[in-house]
Amino acid sequence: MTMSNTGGRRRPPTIHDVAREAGVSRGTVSRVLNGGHYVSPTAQEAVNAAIRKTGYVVNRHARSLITGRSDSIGFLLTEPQERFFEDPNFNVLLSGCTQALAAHDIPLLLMLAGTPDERRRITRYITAGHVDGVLLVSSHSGDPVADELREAGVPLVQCGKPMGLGSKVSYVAADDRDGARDMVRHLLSLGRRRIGVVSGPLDTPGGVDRLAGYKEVLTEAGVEIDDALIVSGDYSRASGEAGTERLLAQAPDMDALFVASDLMAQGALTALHRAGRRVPEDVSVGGFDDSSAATEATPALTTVRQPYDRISAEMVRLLLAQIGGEDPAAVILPTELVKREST
Amino acid sequence: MTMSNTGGRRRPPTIHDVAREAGVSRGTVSRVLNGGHYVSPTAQEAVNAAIRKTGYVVNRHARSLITGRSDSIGFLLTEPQERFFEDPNFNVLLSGCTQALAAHDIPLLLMLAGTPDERRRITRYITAGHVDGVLLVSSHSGDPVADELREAGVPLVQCGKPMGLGSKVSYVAADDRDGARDMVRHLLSLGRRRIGVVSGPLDTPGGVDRLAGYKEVLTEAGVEIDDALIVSGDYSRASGEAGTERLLAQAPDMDALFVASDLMAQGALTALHRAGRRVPEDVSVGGFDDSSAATEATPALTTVRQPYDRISAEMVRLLLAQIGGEDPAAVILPTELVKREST
DNA sequence: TTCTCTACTGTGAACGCTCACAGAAGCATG
DNA sequence: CATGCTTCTGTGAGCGTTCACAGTAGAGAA
Repeated sequence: MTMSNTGGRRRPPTIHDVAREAGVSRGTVSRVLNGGHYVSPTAQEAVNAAIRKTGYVVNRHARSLITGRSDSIGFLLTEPQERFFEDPNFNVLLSGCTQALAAHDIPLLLMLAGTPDERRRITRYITAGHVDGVLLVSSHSGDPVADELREAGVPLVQCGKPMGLGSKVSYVAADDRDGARDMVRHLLSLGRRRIGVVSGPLDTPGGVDRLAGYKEVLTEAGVEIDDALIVSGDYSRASGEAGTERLLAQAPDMDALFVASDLMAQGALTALHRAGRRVPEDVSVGGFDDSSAATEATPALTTVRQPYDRISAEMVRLLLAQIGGEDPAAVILPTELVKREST
Repeated sequence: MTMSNTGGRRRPPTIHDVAREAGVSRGTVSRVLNGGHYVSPTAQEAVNAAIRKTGYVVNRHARSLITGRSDSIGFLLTEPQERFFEDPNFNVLLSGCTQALAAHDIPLLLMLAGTPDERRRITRYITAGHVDGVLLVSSHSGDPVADELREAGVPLVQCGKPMGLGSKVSYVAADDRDGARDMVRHLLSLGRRRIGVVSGPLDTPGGVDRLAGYKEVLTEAGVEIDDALIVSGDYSRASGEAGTERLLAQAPDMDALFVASDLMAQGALTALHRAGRRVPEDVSVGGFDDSSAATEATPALTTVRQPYDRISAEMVRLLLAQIGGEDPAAVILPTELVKREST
């Protein structure tokens, strides 16, 4: 004789079953489920007992069908996962968002849309209403997925300033330009005048702004801007190393280096070390992000701290506001110069 | 004058709207949506045109409510994300699962449940029917979340052999024991007799089995098993380095080393290098996984290849079968010895 | 007493879809 | 001509909730 009720999933209990068990109506159970206002303590108690007894779990499809909400948020990655997973900043940002949403008891779903095929599938999934809104971290500019979602009316908040400056897009970003200014001023204050820069990709606003801040401060200080001191990378370690080598060749008299990300700065340190330059004695090096890469580097990096905790909190706040019907908004957060051993 | 229809999301078109637009009934539209069987080419055409015109996207809540399916699968991480994200094997596995599911047009949702709070939230989310099944990669044994989900009747397939040997659990794993045997035999064939081992955590079946394979082959070959040659780590790079240092202190005459993961093997290489031992001249080193860490190491690691592509494909196959009503099943896949420079 | 107010409870309708069924039309078969 | 079979189409019911509304009971005020 075989007990075969484990394989075939038996019908889960509904709100009806709970109501019957508790001796109340559907409405009362529903009220208990949704905050318990206008429910007598007796009924409250009975319903809770019935829920425990039956093992009832609300059917979210039914709920969503009528409320129009899904009470979940998607975190969308529109580029290959590896690019994000190996980035320490990303992990901090993701944890921050998860935590901020936890305060509202909203689960976060990570959606990977690295290939065109996946992008199509996930876009359909989102527009079909499976999440109430989307957090997007797209390092590159004008993301087509973002545009499509916005067009479909899906609330969306981006991390980092998007390229196309439509006023209808919500985003949260650190003040790249100001952070770069602080760093370059700091390098100037150390007496350095031949300051090189490995910028970020120049098709992203972040890359452009950090470079702009660099140029601005030099101009203010009356230091000549020398194109031989400017190269750009793609935020990867390897590109920081390559870029620095190029700079050393073009401008051997470089006495300071502003690198637009900590990961690239690690590469820069490697290149400088190999070239026999001491850091910070011969060359002062400044990074950007204040990621774990900054403290792990030898010597520890002076860098520009991006307030990832606040960025994630703001992203969630903006998204929930947008879901609540408010208009998209942009938030720029201040950065902070963190001085360590490399300058 | 403000055009304010972008902020307030207008009611999305329903199947009704499409039907009216196409001049057919709801039923016909539904049939087109679900494969188009028993629909005349004329109607088919008209419906597709209407869908394009109205911008209709099926409301998945409504569909799921009646079908009981959600047509999506969750990939659950019950430990802190970082542990997975930095693991190259994990990325291969995840990509493999995404791809295997893509063939069925099923989106994959990554769910992070690293904290108890998150675990509760996500469990509720899953049991409420938001995904049809769950893929779980839990490096440690008897996962409480897994048990809870199984109890709730959620189809679930685990990657790696779970500790409690309930026959009701589905899993896919590589043949750890056999892989370890192959590696140790290989080391013996090189004439090595003082073979050390940095095992995996001994509270996981994988860790236990690899160590068992090691002991088994030595016993067969009549080589004494020396406890001074055995330490265990946690699969991290750092633990491989520390473990190897311990071994070098305990058994300075060690002439080969079997490390239970490539990442740990990288650490082992570092420790050996620092101790002035040449690899493979003084000490032959074998890893496990054949991850990207193996080829990136210097010298390139001889290792035991785990067939991650097949593992992910099997996980998806088992899960879909289980969703289709079949019983849980276990699949053990063969490993393969990959010889490189380190032995 | 009667009226009003508050606290609580039950009921039908609706959300947007799929499914089972009934029926129509076309064609071949008896 | 009836009968059956296949292909196609429309219709009503129902999935499990929430929501608006109507209604009840009890307390306090007039």
